[in-house]
Amino acid sequence: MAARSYGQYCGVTTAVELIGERWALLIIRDLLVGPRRYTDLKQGLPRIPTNILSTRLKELQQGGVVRRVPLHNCGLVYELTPYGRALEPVILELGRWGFQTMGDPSPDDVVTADSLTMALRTAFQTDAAADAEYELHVGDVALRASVRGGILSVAQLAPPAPPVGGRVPAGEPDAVIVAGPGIRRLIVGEITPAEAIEQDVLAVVRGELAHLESFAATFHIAPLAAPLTV
Amino acid sequence: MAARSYGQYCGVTTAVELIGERWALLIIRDLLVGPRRYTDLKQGLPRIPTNILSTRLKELQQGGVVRRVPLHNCGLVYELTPYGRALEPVILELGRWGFQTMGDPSPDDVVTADSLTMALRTAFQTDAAADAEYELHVGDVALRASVRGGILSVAQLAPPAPPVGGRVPAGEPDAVIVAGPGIRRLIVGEITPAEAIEQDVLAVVRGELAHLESFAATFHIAPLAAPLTV
DNA sequence: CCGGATCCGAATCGATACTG
DNA sequence: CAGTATCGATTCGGATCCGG
Repeated sequence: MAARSYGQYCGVTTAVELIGERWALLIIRDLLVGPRRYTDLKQGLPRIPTNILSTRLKELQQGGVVRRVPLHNCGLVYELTPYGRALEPVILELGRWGFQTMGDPSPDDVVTADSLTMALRTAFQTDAAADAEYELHVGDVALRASVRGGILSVAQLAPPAPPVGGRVPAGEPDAVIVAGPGIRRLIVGEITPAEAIEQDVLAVVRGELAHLESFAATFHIAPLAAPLTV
Repeated sequence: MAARSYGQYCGVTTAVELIGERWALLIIRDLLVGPRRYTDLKQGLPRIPTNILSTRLKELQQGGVVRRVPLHNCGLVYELTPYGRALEPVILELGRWGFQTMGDPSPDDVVTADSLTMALRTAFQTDAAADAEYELHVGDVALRASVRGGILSVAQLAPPAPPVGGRVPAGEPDAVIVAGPGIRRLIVGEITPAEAIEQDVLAVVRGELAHLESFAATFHIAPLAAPLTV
């Protein structure tokens, strides 16, 4: 059908024609966390109209970004192709940029597990990361972030039920951090860990307070790189 | 007015709300080359409706990405704020990604001076770059790319008139390369410099052929980083 | 020419309802 | 679970027009 073209022979233009439609990048953001079913995507993107979701998935498949994989038991998942996974640096850069000017959330803004997972990946500072296990709660999203040998991995925890026999990562976390959206101010360095606790932005409900320092060093986004030439 | 919100508190979402509308990223791409007047932007984006251009510029100003600067003589230009300039890594990553799957151009696709300038910046490999001056022609766009001490700077040459007294960068270029859109295949390594000449993808009309080798080493985009885990 | 504003038909998006 | 179908609300695109 030859999508509405920008009429230019250029990499940026080509990219924007493939992934520039409304909602597309957010679908990709969630798929960067892992393969997802249609319903998972719908839940992770609460405001997306279902017809748009299915249209985007079709377009992204046609563009070679997303693949549709039937599950052996039943059902199916969508996953990124290698080409789609190559968008990770783009999403990370975009997230880093957006993180800087995010103000406070609107009353009806939500934090989803996938968006928080990608935010942690965005903020992850390999060089400053000491081995540790953090459990992070924001709203009703619960994550387990493991740093091992400079590698970050994030697992999503089911919030309501206590871990009956579920696949909770082995071992106790070094710290359990319960935060509100104001945790953003810690990540960008607007406030120190001490101030964060003082101002009730977050609480360390288990583990030593010192781990919050390493958390803040591990997950950090510079406020705005001073331009070399202004 | 509270732009149509995605309803999430997330960096990617925030970014996409600011710069995700149609044409916005292309306006930013062109402004990354330098300040531009309304008319310049319209020429560099031949298919943009004028109302969309003015709407986007207003939105980008309100978002703190673009600034409107009156010129002392008369007229005015739009330029990126420091915050807007911080989008350069995003555009570069996006351009790199898009460059990989760009097929051949549609018959009515154009190559603009600003898009080619940004494409060179995208492909620039600091580590492999030897000092040199290249003059590059693609379609009727003519550029002078100077590499000095690992720093790339690109100047746009006015194509039709011979340099009467214009501000042509001092000195002769080491090589003058006249290419078609197939130069993309050289940049992504689909063909070697020798093959490029053989297949009439481009011609070195002045300077030694050897400079084409260093050109290809200086401007290169890897076909697709092999994913660590497939 | 520069820097837009206005008008209008066409395409897209969003919300809800419905289906195999 | 995995989508279609429908329909009103927006947005986009193309053309024209206007004040300096």
